[in-house]
Amino acid sequence: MSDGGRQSSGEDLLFLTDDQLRKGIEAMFFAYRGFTADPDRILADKGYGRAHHRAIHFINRAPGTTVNNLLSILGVTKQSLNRVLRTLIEDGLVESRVGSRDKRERHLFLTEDGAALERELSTAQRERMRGAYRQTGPAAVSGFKQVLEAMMDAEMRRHYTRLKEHG
Amino acid sequence: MSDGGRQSSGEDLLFLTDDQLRKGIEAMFFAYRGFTADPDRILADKGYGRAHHRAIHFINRAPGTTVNNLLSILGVTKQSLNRVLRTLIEDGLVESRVGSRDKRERHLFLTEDGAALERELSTAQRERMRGAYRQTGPAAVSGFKQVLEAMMDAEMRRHYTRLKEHG
DNA sequence: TTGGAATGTCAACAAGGCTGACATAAAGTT
DNA sequence: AACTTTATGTCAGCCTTGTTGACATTCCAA
Repeated sequence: MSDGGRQSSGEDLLFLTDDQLRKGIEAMFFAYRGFTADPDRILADKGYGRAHHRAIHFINRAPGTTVNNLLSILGVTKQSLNRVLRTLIEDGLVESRVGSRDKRERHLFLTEDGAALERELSTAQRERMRGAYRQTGPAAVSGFKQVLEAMMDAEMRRHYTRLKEHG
Repeated sequence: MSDGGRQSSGEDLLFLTDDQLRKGIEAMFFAYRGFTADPDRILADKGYGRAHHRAIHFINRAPGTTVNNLLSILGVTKQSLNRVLRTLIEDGLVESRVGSRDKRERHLFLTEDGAALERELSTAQRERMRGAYRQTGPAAVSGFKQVLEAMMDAEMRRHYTRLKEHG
């Protein structure tokens, strides 16, 4: 079994002990709670949930994206996404336009109101992230992203790198 | 707004741009999916969910923990936890012992079967984590943990560091 | 003895996953 | 032209896991 190009001889492999891995697992669990806490509070006030946040986030990131693409990014069923999307469209936060080339497709856009909520949510989430980044510095942040990317499933990594580069 | 109040005071603060923060946010989102994917598959086969996994994990980490302590770690209501705990006790994975000092308290332990499931789940999750750690190396892992810890809410960080040191 | 803490339980409800079935329109294929 | 596939929407129903509120029990502590 290859070791990912790293030399195990003499190198310090203590970071791979079960105990170290366990700490990383618990760190992910507790940190994810913090990660979602601020948007969750904002959403709860408005009668939305995390599912709405996710839809809004990715529609903002890729305006005009199709329902199918969103489905593949979010990894849920169309019924589940549709329920969320329907409320967002009814509430005037998202606009669904029939495709011009392929009229079966719906292209999704945030309205002004939708964009405003997106900014509110992403600002809150970003501020926590900014605090963590500032406390730990660029080297830690680089490691943070590397490990997260390595943890992803292949398909999610595809979506991630696509969005990352599209930036 | 688009640039988050960055000061260009000679130091390289490019890692604090909104764009970099956004990448971190998306990395957390996609990575968390990978993080839970393997245990989720195992649990689905057995008719359990993530809530059962969380309970099992922390009972294993701190055998004899009380319901109240678990409540505070998991951040859910007692009714919600109780439902999960009840099925685990009925299925013989968890044992609940009335406290000897304070008989109001229940102390929670994994049975042999519970410990076996815990091992199955944590092995799967650890192997993914090990893969990510190996690919990225000790420096990246150190940064990963630092940033995650900085992202936590104060109370969650308390639980995290307590568990971390307890070894 | 009384108040409060720890726990359990019952009921009801909501969000947001899921499956399955079915409808429609548009596009692609034969 | 007929048929199949694709993209989407929708209805119905189920599950897990979260919530709140009300109430009972046990038992420590002042």
